Amino acid sequence: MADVRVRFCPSPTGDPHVGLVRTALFNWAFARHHGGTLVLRIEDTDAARDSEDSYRALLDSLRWLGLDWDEGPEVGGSHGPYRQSERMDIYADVAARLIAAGHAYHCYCTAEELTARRETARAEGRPSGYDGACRALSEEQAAAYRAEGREPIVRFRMPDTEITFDDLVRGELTFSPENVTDYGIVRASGAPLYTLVNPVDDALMGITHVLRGEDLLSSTPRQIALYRALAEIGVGGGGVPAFGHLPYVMGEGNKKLSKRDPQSSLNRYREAGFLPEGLLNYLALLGWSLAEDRDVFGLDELVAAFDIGAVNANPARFDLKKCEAINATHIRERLTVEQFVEACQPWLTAPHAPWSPERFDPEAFAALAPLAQTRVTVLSDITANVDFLFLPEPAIDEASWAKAMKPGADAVLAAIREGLAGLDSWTAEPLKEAVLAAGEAHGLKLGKAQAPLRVSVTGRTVGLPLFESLEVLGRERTLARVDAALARLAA
RNA sequence: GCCCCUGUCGUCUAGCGGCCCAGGACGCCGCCCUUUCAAGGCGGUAGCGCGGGUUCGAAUCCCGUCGGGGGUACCA
Repeated sequence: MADVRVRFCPSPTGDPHVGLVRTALFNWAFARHHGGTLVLRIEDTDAARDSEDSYRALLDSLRWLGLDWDEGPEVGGSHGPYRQSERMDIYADVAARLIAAGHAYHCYCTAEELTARRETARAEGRPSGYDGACRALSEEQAAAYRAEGREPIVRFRMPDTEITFDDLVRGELTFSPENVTDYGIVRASGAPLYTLVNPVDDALMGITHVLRGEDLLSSTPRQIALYRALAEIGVGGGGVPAFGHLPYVMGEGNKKLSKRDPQSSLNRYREAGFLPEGLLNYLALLGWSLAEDRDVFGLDELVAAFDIGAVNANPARFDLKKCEAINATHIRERLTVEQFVEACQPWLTAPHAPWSPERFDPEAFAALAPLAQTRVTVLSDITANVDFLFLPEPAIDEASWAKAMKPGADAVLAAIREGLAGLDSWTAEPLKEAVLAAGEAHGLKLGKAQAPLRVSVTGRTVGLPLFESLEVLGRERTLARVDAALARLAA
């Protein structure tokens, strides 16, 4: 496939959500697979909902994800501008030319009239689209309407023929004209509608493949008719792009994952510490699969194997558990320790970290990072694993304390403290031996014996391997914490 | 109402007429390993919506039906 040009065209309204990301990902993967061009176009024609903040957040999110674009904001290109708010004159011109060529006309029907006629059509079992009332208005009739004070919209005239296209995901689809009626392309206010601006820009930007959400499937015949009309009046290169309609990403129940659904917010995943590769890997699995027996892969493998024809047509439910599992596997198996340490940085310093910045010790962290790497699902988990190193006092979890400090624990702990204090070498192996010996003296196996020590030092019953942790913590701090725990037990 | 898309374990999927009394992954359960929790290893649980065809043979093709979703805007 030569000269593939695809686009991703979000509206800057609020947080990007994962359904949007999945669409971006598939467009990106398709472009990269075919060595094509990905255009980023911002559909900001709705001043009421769009915002500059959302626009910046959107670009930032895409950059974070690693989904780079070849033309668009910040990178430029020969088909700009790439923000629709800067292209308004183009749309006005195209609309005028469509009217002049007879492909569109002014429609004076009021909303009330349209609703009434639609209800009648429904009641009679007929299709409920526009009935064509203003299709062939005489100049006198139009003048009469204007005299009444009616403001017309511009309506596109659909051809009276079937429209067939070969959907990249769903195969051949055919729509008959009675079900695809004339539709509005410019508001009475003069503001162009999505139905116009989206195909016009695609045509002008030479888009060859449109991969988008399933919700736009039934408007595709309208857009195809519009492309043909545009070609006729010389707008764009004359081709009709191929379409592929991606299945929905569903949330809980059987609802499309909506913007208000907290599970859909990309920021939430970013802040929790998902790796871009992990999140994207999971998202790719929603409707696509790399191989029969593999579901963890990198973006390079995704690009190499991506095939829009292999995308599943049915909607997929977003499963947080699996998303986390995929992410954890990426952290564990696809990151070197160095990369893991690097990736953890944002959580090791303000504002995420619960300790003050000057207490953070990179060397101590690096020493335990390999042990932490296997038990982190999302990067934010890292703080709870290593906070004992950087907090002046361990953050005691009371439930853990109660569980570990059963009657008799004080005696064991005292014995352990004695054993530790007498150690010549403060390294994991002797530390273990000392605790083992102290435990045995009280008839306890290592698993039981270490519990009071662990809680004294780290504040919890679960965590990194204890003796390695003590080694890094150091003799002085370890003994001080044991003493503090002993004092608390005595009190 | 009308039009369109869609239907394999709880979830995501493999499967495109015999390789399937359906494979993988997440989840869940059990066992092993083990200084806790994980990780890892091993094993288990669970599915072709339903009814008709076509065929020697159907998860795979056809028809119907039921279910899910979307569209039917001066939203995108």
